[in-house]
Amino acid sequence: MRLTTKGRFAVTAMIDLGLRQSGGPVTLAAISQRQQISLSYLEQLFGKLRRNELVESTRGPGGGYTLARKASEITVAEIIVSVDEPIDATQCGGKENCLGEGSRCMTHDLWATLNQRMVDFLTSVTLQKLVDDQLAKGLQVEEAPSLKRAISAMPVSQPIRINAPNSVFALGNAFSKA
Amino acid sequence: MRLTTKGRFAVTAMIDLGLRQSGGPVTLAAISQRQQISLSYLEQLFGKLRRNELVESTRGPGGGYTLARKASEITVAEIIVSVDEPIDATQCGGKENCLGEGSRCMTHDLWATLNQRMVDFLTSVTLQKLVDDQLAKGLQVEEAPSLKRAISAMPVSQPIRINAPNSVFALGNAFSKA
DNA sequence: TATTTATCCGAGTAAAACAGTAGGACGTTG
DNA sequence: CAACGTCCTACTGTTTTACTCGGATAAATA
Repeated sequence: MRLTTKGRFAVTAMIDLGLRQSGGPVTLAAISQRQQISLSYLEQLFGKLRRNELVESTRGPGGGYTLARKASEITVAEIIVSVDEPIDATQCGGKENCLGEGSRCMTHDLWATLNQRMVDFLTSVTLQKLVDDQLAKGLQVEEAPSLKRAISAMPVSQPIRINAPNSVFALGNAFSKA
Repeated sequence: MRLTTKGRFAVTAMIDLGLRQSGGPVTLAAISQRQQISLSYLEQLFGKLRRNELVESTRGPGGGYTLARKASEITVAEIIVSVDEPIDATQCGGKENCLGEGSRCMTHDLWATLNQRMVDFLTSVTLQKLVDDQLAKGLQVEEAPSLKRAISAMPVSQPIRINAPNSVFALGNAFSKA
């Protein structure tokens, strides 16, 4: 589980998608404008999200992306894992740092446990919750211009469960000094 | 809160120090040999640990480092924060990504909460616990050659609280794909 | 069928961070 | 003063990050 701005952008874009897909497929160009993320970069991210079956794509005019599942069944952990490459076996997988000597790898369990805690937390947060948080904050979702294709993509509207924001932090980002 | 091998090395070195400081100051050269971390790199790390008042140094022959406090009063979080630079204000501190518009920074609370969870966890783990884990694993601490200076540094021996290892993970490292 | 819209896909790239080195100054002990 | 060991700054190679670029493919519309 790695944490980079790539993962943050992916989550942000998925929230945007979750907020607006009721109007049919959402184009990356639109997300790019709203979230200030470059189109090319979004294409890269959504390629991974699609291969990991978190979103589905529709090509051609009126096309775009939709969620492959209900937002309540997509977790933040899945999104992050999708866009961040594995790079496995680099250091502790059995090579140099962590082999059986007993002397090495005194911190293995520590990092493994921390990693699991992070995964558990991010698994406990669904995309639906993040979408609800935005709606609760009073975010306005302007209607997209109606397209014929949007009609066939019309979902059964889901009940909106309003949650209070997770917590309120003044400032500071998730990755800088605590 | 950033997680790099720098932080891992620092924790590993601190465990080594915690295991052996009863024999007086421990030299970085010795830690370097045992833990396979380059001396220069350790010097860099311990400079930061000292400035953050986690260790104390004694110069000259027979010198080295000792913990500035009891191991039970040093947390892993402190160690990691000490060696990882702040890089604050880069993305969410108020500049481009997170400003008040409402539209941006939809993920702010998410990352802030995750960060807090990580800090909470790493704060809950003391250096003493990691040292105890190693002793419980049957690690042998060979006696250092006795030096006169070691006598004055002789600590009151603390009761050893044996804990079970945190958990057992087969493999994988804390930062790769979950 | 031509055009427009949009997703797909791989290669390439500038900048930053990471991990570690090099070289020496300083203070302590014997 | 010589050996030891910390202290300190600067430098460097490699990897990762965060993108861009150029074009291919597919669908809808005219």
